[in-house]
Amino acid sequence: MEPMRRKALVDAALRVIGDHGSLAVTMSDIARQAGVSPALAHHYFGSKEQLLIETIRSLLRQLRNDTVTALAAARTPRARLSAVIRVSFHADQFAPDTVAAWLAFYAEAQRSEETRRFLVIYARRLRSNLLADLKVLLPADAAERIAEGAAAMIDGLYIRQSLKSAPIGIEASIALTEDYLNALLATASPSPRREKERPHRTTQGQMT
Amino acid sequence: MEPMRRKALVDAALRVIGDHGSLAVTMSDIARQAGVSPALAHHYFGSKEQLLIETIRSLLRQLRNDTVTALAAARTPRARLSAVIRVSFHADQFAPDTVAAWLAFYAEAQRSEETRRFLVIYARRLRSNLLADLKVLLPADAAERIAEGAAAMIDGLYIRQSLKSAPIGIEASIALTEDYLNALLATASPSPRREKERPHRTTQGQMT
DNA sequence: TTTTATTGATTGATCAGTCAATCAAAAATA
DNA sequence: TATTTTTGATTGACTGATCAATCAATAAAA
Repeated sequence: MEPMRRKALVDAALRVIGDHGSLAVTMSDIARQAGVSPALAHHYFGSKEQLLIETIRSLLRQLRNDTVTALAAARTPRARLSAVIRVSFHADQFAPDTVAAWLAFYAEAQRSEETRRFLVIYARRLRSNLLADLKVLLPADAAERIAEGAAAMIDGLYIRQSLKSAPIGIEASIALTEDYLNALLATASPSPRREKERPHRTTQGQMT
Repeated sequence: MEPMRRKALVDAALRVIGDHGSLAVTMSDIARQAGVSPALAHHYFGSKEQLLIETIRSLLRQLRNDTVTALAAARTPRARLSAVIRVSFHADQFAPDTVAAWLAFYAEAQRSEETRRFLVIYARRLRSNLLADLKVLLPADAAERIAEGAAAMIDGLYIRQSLKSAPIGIEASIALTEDYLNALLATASPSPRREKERPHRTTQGQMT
């Protein structure tokens, strides 16, 4: 029972948070959504905070899994960059509820040290995934700046989605980020060591 | 007394929200910060929600004033673009408390229709300010895409600031956004009607 | 005197978290 | 197999704390 209930409660929390657009949801709401009593939620998680932390952990795990899968299918550095972008705007991630949940956790990170840790991990992974492939195509300093810029643009498009005014679609968001990458690759790579694509992986591992 | 108290309470709310990193602050906290009793805060604002709305309104007014000032000093379309960027990352706006407050309001917008309205106004102004000058330099469709991208990058850099991990500084944030603009202006402007700068204002008004 | 500013005390609602009691399934024992 | 014991799952009822909002009373100013 325990693993099933835990999963059900975490999923319920995600749905309720996304729906309500805030972490200020009650244990009762979550428990009701999961079809159990509030007392049971406390029984398994000890506290609301703990349940919330498991929830963000699950969000992060999902994103990582998707990223690993997408990266595995990409053959060139440039293709891997596109894969990272595509995963960020994948329908699952871009669903209004999910966007709202991420946003709520961003806000929560201002107060909860543990929540902040998870978001920092997310930010680092995104940056690192971009950087690993950019470094193959560009000098290190340019690669770092562009990784930073692309990560910011992804987050920005994501956040703006939450306002739901003039909603930029998935495809348009991807195109905008790709444009950025293309334009800056063109600008910044007048003299990388090798202009040719190198389909071989670098020796350094890649954070996922 | 009334105008003074109202201002003191709004300022106090901003500080408390920024400090606490969330809108889940009590009227008591805000009133204490302003040096009055909680009852007085209710007396002047009627409800917590109203005080919060006045608070975001004040944040938005400040940003607009700064933008108007900066735009007035800029002489060319390109300079006005830089002015818009600079204002977004101006020290006042980029202060951790202010960033935290904006983030908290973003999250609140998921639930409060009125808060959302204000943020949509912000998003539209930013987009419109960028678009007005980009349209002078580029064909309309390219201008629109780039305005969207630049706005997203600004918001993204801003949000990422809130995590305070590997904090990108003001200067670096400006540089990153300028790089984006330069790269895309170069890429997208092979054939605008006039390549030359036109220091004259267009006839269309510019939202501020 | 009338109006405005201000507050302490109180109320009513909401919630996280606790706990003792029930129920059911599995394990141990006869 | 039949019976008892143990263990885990589950909940309703309750508690204590927190907070927005109210209001009647006071002080000060006009």
